[in-house]
Amino acid sequence: MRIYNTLTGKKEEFVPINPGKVGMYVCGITAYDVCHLGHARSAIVFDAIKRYFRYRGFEVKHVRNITDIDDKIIARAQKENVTTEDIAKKYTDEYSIDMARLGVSKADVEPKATEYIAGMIDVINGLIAKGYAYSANGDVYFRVSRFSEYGKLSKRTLDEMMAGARVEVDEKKENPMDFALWKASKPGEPWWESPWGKGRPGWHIECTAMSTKHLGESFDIHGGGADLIFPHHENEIAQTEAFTGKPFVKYWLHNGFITVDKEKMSKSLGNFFTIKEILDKYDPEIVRYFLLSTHYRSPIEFSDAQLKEAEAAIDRYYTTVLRIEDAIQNTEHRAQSTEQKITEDFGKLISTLKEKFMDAMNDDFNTALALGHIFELIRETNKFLDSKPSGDKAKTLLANVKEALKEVGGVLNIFNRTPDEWYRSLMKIRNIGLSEQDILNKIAQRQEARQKKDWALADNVRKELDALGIILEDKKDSTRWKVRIS
RNA sequence: GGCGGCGUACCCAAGUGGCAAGGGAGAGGUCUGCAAAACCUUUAUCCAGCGGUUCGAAUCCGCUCGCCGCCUCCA
Repeated sequence: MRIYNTLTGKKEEFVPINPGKVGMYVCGITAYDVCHLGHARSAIVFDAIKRYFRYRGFEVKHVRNITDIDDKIIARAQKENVTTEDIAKKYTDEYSIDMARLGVSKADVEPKATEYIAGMIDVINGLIAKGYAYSANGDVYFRVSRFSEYGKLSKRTLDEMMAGARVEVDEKKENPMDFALWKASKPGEPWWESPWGKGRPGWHIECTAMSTKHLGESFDIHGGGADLIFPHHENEIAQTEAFTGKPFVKYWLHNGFITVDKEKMSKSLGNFFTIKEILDKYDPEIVRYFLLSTHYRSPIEFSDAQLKEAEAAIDRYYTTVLRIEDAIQNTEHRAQSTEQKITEDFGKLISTLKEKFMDAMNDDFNTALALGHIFELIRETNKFLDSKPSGDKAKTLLANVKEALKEVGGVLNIFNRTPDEWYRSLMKIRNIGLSEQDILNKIAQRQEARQKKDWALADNVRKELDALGIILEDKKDSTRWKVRIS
């Protein structure tokens, strides 16, 4: 497996620190507001990465933190006149709901910053003892000039950072680039007792305390959005390596942004869509597919048109599954079968899918390419179905292809429902004012008309349903309904 | 100002040295009572532009243009 490492700026062969095991820490959220699609991207991308590692037999320990104490949480709590715990709890719960709806698996450990204050204080004490940090009026700062490798992740030097500096000069800091490990609490703010007085942790220190606690002082993968490279991850490296004297993380992975009109989707620009808003209009599988159809490091432009395309692609998959199922049912048991050559070729294609899928994923988790391979096989499957396959051999192959598609789709956590479930979900989201039974009644009515060759009546039923977004597909001796994709 | 990234068909998108995946949209066809789905053909002699390296480049190097990101909280 080759993985792009932000630290080295290159794709590198993945060699875990402990053979067969992967320690993985991904920055979660600060619980001060509902999540938008950008948060979904990070979560989904790293969820797919984790699933792929497991698929390949690695034992993965995944840690995803929740920041439940921070300036923004305090500000929000004050504004709403509630406690910071209330705010953090509310948005942590919202986050969990969003993630569950998106099909993002839970991390093995989901630590909250406030539960690790003691550990953070230990680290800060250690840093002060080693001369990497200093206290000033109840604050504690990391002395960046002491850490010679500061800037190695974000690829810039202290001098360069100072040059373009938009940093506020703070009297208490020795150097404007020094960052807070501990902040003295102001009146009315939550606080914890510490050697430096009542205060609360700075943002970066929690990740050091929690990641090393659960994954050890050195671990394999640390991920997050590209906007965390600086200062967050840079600072994590500085404080952790200064403290432990060991390399912190072997592979740093960062996902690209979601853009709207080419601009980064962000809170401050106000050009964001919340996960809830999106899921009101689109099935979660569509969102996952959309986010995985572009390589995780590239920017991805958000638009309705894009989501509709994703919807069409998924529908193509489920439509093919329907065809496969119909064919399996209608294929009679017979040793004698379709042309040898056709079945042989098709059998080969099925067996290469997993290989191609893994090749794609092995190359820095190229989910877009992997999806391409899946759709190539879908086309070939449809072609095979068009050849009107018959016999036991063909039947087996069709069962195999269905299984293979499901297996690789499962790694990305897509294509994991039945076509019926897919259409029911679409029907629900679109608020089509019909029950499934209503539709079946209409189909029966139309079927009767068709038997009498009353084409006008039959077509009217079709039109009626079409107006509601339901389309009918006539098979040999049955009719199936689907939700129209457009 | 510093650092980094991107620019592939009508749209999305993979491809980082050897004849340009995949999806959507369009056109024509096969199939169908009509449809839909599916399949077939078709849409980039070419990968922002210019120059260079090479037997050979979308892929490497240089320059130009355009877009974006980080340098402040940010997935």
